[in-house]
Amino acid sequence: MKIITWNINSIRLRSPLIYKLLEQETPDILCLQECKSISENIPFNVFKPLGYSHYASWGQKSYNGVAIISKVPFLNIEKIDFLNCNESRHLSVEINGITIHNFYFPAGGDIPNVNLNKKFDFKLKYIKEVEKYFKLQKLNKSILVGDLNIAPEEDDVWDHKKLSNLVSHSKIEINYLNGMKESGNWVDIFRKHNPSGKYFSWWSYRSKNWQLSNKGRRLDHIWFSKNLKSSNSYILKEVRGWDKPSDHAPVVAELIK
DNA sequence: ATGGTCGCATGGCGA
Repeated sequence: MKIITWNINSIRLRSPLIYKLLEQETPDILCLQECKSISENIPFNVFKPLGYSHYASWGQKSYNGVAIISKVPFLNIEKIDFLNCNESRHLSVEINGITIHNFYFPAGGDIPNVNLNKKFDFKLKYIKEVEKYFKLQKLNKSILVGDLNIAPEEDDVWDHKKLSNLVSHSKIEINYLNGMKESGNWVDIFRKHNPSGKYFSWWSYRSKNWQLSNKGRRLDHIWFSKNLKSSNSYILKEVRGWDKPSDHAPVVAELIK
């Protein structure tokens, strides 16, 4: 089973790119974040000719929004409003006995200080709520994907020292994320298959030449529970260079029985 | 220290 996660940054504007990705990569399941649309306005029917007849969505006007598009039917669609914040940041489904959680974590502003920056405080509290949720779950086959808005390792950013005092790579949020990962017994599947080297899944729009400057961050993740096996994981960097791209590239993982 | 670019919706806000 091939699973892809992609922060799409407007699902309506980029539905042709989604079509192209599905056509080229033929994943079984695609998890999207930052759809920026109410569910009713999302053209899911466009993907049906490619065999993607199944979808779930927790939409929101203008901001956030998560969706799942699949070839395989699924059940137990669940949307959890962590912190009761009324923001569409989580969607889970069950496929072949595996629960897939699709997340869009809060970005958290710029300054990694909860006293100076309310958005950062919200981000940390959100992570802690997610951690609590998975502690209460019984251990079954699970996959967690999405834009977690944190690049945890030194090689997950273009310059570790320069970014250490900025949100997405600060020590405090990395500790929160690692705590959540460890207490939930998750495995970072991308790093399992690519243990060393600089890898990014996001490059800012503000760079004149994103490829040349390569000031990226690995914000998008795929985690498996320890009872699932993977055969590969990689980032589709070339998609960041498509016409009218998202600022994020898709991340792929291959699951084996 | 600042500005740089997007998307949504049409004025700023969020990223």
